[in-house]
Amino acid sequence: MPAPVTLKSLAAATGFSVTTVSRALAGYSDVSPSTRRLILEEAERRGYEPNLLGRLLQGQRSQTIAIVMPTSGPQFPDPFFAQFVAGVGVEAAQAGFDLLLSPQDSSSELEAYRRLMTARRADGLLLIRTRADDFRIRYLTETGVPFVSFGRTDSVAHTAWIDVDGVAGQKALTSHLLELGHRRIAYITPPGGLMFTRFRLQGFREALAESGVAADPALIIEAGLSEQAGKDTAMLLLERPEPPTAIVAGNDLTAIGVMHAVRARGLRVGDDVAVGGYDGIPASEHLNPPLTTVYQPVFEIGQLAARSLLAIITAQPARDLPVLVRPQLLARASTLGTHSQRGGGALD
Amino acid sequence: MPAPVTLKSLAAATGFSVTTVSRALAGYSDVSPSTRRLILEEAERRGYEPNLLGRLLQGQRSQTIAIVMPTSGPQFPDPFFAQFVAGVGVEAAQAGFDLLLSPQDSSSELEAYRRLMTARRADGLLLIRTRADDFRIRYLTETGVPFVSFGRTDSVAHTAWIDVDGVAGQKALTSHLLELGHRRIAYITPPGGLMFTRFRLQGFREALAESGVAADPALIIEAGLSEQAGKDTAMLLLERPEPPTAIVAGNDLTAIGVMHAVRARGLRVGDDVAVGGYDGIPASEHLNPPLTTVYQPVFEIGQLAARSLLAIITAQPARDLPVLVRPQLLARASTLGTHSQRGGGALD
DNA sequence: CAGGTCATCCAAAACGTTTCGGATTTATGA
DNA sequence: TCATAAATCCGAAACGTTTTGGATGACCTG
Repeated sequence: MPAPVTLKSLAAATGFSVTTVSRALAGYSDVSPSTRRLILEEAERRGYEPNLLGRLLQGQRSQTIAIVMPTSGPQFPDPFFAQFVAGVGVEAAQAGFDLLLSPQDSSSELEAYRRLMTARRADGLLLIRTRADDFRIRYLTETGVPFVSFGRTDSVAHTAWIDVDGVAGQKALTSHLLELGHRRIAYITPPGGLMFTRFRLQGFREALAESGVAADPALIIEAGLSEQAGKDTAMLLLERPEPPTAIVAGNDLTAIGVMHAVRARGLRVGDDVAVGGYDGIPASEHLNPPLTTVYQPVFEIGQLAARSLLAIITAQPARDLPVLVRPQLLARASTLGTHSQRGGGALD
Repeated sequence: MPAPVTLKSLAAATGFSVTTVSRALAGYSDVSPSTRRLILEEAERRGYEPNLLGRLLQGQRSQTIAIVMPTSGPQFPDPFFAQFVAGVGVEAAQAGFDLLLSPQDSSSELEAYRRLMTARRADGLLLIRTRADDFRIRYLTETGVPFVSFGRTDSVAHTAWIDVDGVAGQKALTSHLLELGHRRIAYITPPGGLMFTRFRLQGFREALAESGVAADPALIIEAGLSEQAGKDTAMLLLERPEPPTAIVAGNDLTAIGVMHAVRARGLRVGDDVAVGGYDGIPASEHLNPPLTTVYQPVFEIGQLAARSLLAIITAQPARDLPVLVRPQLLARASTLGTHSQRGGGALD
């Protein structure tokens, strides 16, 4: 292990003080050209790299942003999260920031935030899955920690968010089904506290209202966002005397569960029962049949969230938050029917 | 922003010196029990967290492990990586370690390692996608950095690895196809330098040899691990005068591309052309038709890798590395034919 | 020649932590 | 009683950097 090259060793080698070496390298004007050249040469020759820690300790920055993932057990593999993280990571790397992942079950989540910030481990935070009354947002706002959330909230005035327009998204999907002639449309709504749940439900209702279709409360069921939850709920729906002709799931994972249930009842997805998802994960295109869903550009959202957070951290002029992104309806065979799937050409 | 709680502020509050506060919190024996209690209480009350930077600068551990992801652009969303990261994250969190993600294109990868370690950002590293001659492993071994790799290497003596038995996996899949009567089996092999490429190819060849089938070099084509690469390569294969009856892809993503190509040629996957993948990503089960693949327990591998790395970092008694995990063949409709898919019950 | 302006340099403090070596007090043993 | 050991505490240095507030001469101006 070679002795590290520090400002001190450079100072000793060149005969100048640590201060002068530091300022020469930083490009200050109170160093004579000849001195600067000498120091730069020496630094170059010995391969000097500033020690990040010294620099950070001095400036009280860690050059790191963190994402706390609310997860219990091996649950994170939701492709939705993965893409968001990827977007954030790429953007952060570009700015020379590192990305800290902190998987925490929700009970210890607040503790995780506190620890990250008081240990000055991260300069800012990214939040996902916001809630109407979100204790995390309240806490972070109170303590003045820089953060950006993917999702809105009601709990406090908070504008550093970026979100996808759930009302428009769900409305587009539901209208699509209504246009196809469906009247008994079931909606498996995501867990109550989550903010996007409310918007999507609103979109669902608005679409029905605009078509003059009465919303049947019995067709709106709350369930988790897992495949299993989708399957179980769909089973219950299909066992009814008057089963729905279309089932809209809370996300794509849930929709996969619904598709299983439909098939298990001996029905054909897309022909006998239409199924809709939400998120537009990559796999949705390759499902059997391809899933009609609402695409959210999560990777790009991750990038934008990271960029905005970095701007806030470095206290740059106000950025363009909040942002409401418009999602995109992807109509595929799970609602259009499998005849269209045979077209083949649609895949290219 | 409240004034940060530091050793100094705790010292002022309790009336002891910074040294004593530090040693009390660290559990040294030269602090009287009553003093320690007092200091601990005060630290607790004010929510003291040691500043990571100060501690690191001093030359201590960072309680962090890092994964450098070799990625160009928005490529990381490979579910395979995501699951690995999830496994690592969960295990690290349990030990009180944080996980640093550092996405880098391969050109700057070595630089990333150097930066992470000289700045002592991380106590250890996790490597993925090893190569036969892996400059990263050579560098890390030379500098004595604690690390564990997912995959073997030839470049240096290195035993801190965990890998999946690619020979056995590919052999099982190929034998499966041979048993179904296939003789013209194409193999889209992953990029050359990668270590697992060699093992899988060996498994492919061994299976053929054991069945007395001559390996046709024209049926072995090297391609990238993307969906597009799979599609392009399969197109070429299917255009030949004597097309293969089965195509084995380098991973599941590539297999999806192959399936597209097969369909684009007007052929039925599983009936006209058998398709095999590798990895066993969650989506593989829900493809159209479900994909025959070789399952690798990536999440668990991530956990084990993290556990082992933590053991190495804390210089605990030698752990049980290296480990060679046995993968599992998942035979599904993409090779068995779609008639079996109609069974329906198989889904439950 | 006195006063002022520049150009160039540097000592010291600061960030928060750990640790080395000693200092002070109290208890122990002969 | 005196020396010795043990218990408890702390000052100061160190890690590598940046920044503040001068200091030192050289040069100009009047």
